[in-house]
Amino acid sequence: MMEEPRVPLSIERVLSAAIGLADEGGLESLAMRRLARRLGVEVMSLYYYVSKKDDILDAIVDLVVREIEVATEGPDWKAAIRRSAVSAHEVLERHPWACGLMMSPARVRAGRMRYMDSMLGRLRQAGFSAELTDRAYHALDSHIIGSTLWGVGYSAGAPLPADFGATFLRNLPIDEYPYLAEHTEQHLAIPQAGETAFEFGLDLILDGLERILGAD
Amino acid sequence: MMEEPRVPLSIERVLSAAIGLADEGGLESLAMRRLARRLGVEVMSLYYYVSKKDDILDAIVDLVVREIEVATEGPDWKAAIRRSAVSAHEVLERHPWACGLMMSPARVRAGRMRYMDSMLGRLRQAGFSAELTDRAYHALDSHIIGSTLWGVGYSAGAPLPADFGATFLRNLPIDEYPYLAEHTEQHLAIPQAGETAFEFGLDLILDGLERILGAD
DNA sequence: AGCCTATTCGTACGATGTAAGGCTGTCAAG
DNA sequence: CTTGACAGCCTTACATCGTACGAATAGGCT
Repeated sequence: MMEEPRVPLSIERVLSAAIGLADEGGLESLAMRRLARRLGVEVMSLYYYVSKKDDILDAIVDLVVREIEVATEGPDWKAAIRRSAVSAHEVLERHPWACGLMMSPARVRAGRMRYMDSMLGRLRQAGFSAELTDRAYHALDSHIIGSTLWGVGYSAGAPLPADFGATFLRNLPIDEYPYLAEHTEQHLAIPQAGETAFEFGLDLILDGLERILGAD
Repeated sequence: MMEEPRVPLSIERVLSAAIGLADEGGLESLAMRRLARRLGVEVMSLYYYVSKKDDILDAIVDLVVREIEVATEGPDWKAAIRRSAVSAHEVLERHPWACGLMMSPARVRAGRMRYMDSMLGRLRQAGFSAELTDRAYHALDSHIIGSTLWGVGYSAGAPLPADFGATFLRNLPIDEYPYLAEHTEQHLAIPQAGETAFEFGLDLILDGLERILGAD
C-alpha cells in the first residue's frame, strides 16, 4: 500500500492555489470549497490558516503587487518610473482579477506600501513638491489601473469569449454609431493595441509631468 | 379597511430601486431578496421583468451612463471633451459601484454606445486620425475610471469607514515608508483632493493630446 | 357569470461563506 | 508507559445567495 506522503497544508500552499484558481477562472471561481478540493482537503481545514476569505484576498493581491518591479534610483526619474509602471501593467495583465482588488485602500499591506513608497519617493527625489508628487502619483496609478482594466475586458470575474469583438461589431448599428464601429474595427485589426495604448497614455502623462518640472 | 392602491411593479421601479440599493450600500447589498423587500414584493416577482440578475446590472449601468453629459459640437474640442470627462467623473462618483461594472465590454448597451460614439466622434472631428483617436479615447477613459475608482476607495462593494485614513496613518511605520506617510497626510489635510487630482491628470492628458495634434 | 392573460407568489435546489465543535495524531511532562 | 495539551484536519449545520418550476391570483373582457 503506497501511502502518499500527503504534503501538509500551509498558508503558502493555500495562497498559491488561490492565485492559480483566480488566474484560471477569474475572481468568482475562487471559492473556498473549490480551493479546498484543489488542495485535496476539506473546506474548514482552510480556516485553520486563514480566519476569513477576505484574508486570502488581501494576501494574494499583496503577493501580486510584490511582483511589480519597483522604481530604481538613478539620474533618469522618467525612465525609472516608466519601467515600474510598465512592470505594474504587465503584472496586472497576468493577474487581471487583482486590478479590482488593488483599488481598495482597505487592502493595502506591506507589498503595496513598498510599491507606493518607492513610486512616491522617486517622484520627490526627481524634484516634485509634495503636492505635485501626490497628483502625479494619482495620475500614474489611475492610468495603470484604468488602462489595464480596459485591456483585460475585466468583468468582475470571468473572461470574455474570444470572438466577442467580432460578434459585437456584427450586431452594431453602424450608421447610428459610426465612430464606435471604426473604433471596434481598429481593435479587431490590431489585437495587441492594448499594449501600445497603455504606453501611449503613460507617455502622455510622463511628458506632461516633465514639462511641469522643467517650468519649476 | 383602507386598501393601499398597490402600485404595480415595472422595470422602471425595479431598476430605480436597484440603483438606490447600490448607491446606499454598494454592489453587494444589491441582492434580489433585498430588492424585492424594498419594493414590497416577493423575490420571484422580479423575474417577471428581468430574466436574470445580470440583466439588472446591465440596465442600471446603462442608466447611469446616460446621466453623463455627452461631448458637444463646437470649435473647442478640448473644452467639450473636458466637460464630458468631468461629467463622467461626477456621475461615477455619485454611483461608485458603476465603475467596476462599466469596464466589462459585455455590458455595453445603447447608453454606453452613445457616450463612446460621441467622445470618439468629437476627437475625430478635432482632427485626430483613427489611430490617434483610439489611443486618446483609451487614455481618457482609463483616467476617468482609474481616477474615480481611486477617489472613491472602491472596495468591490461596501464603502470605507470615515476615519480610515487617520487610523491607517497611525498604524503606519513612518520611518519605513516616509513618502507614503507624507502622501497620506496630504490626503488627510486636503479631503477633497480627489477632485482636483482628477482634473490635474485630465489636463495632463488633454494638453498632451493638443500638443500632438498641433504637431500634426 | 365565466374566461384569458398578465402578474405575482411558494416551494425547492444548489451554491456560497463560515460558526461550533469533534476527531486524530504528535510530543513533552509526569 | 501513561497522560494531557495542542496542532491539524474534518463533520455537521446554518444563513444567504440566485433562480427553476409551477401554482395562485387579479383585472379586464365577453
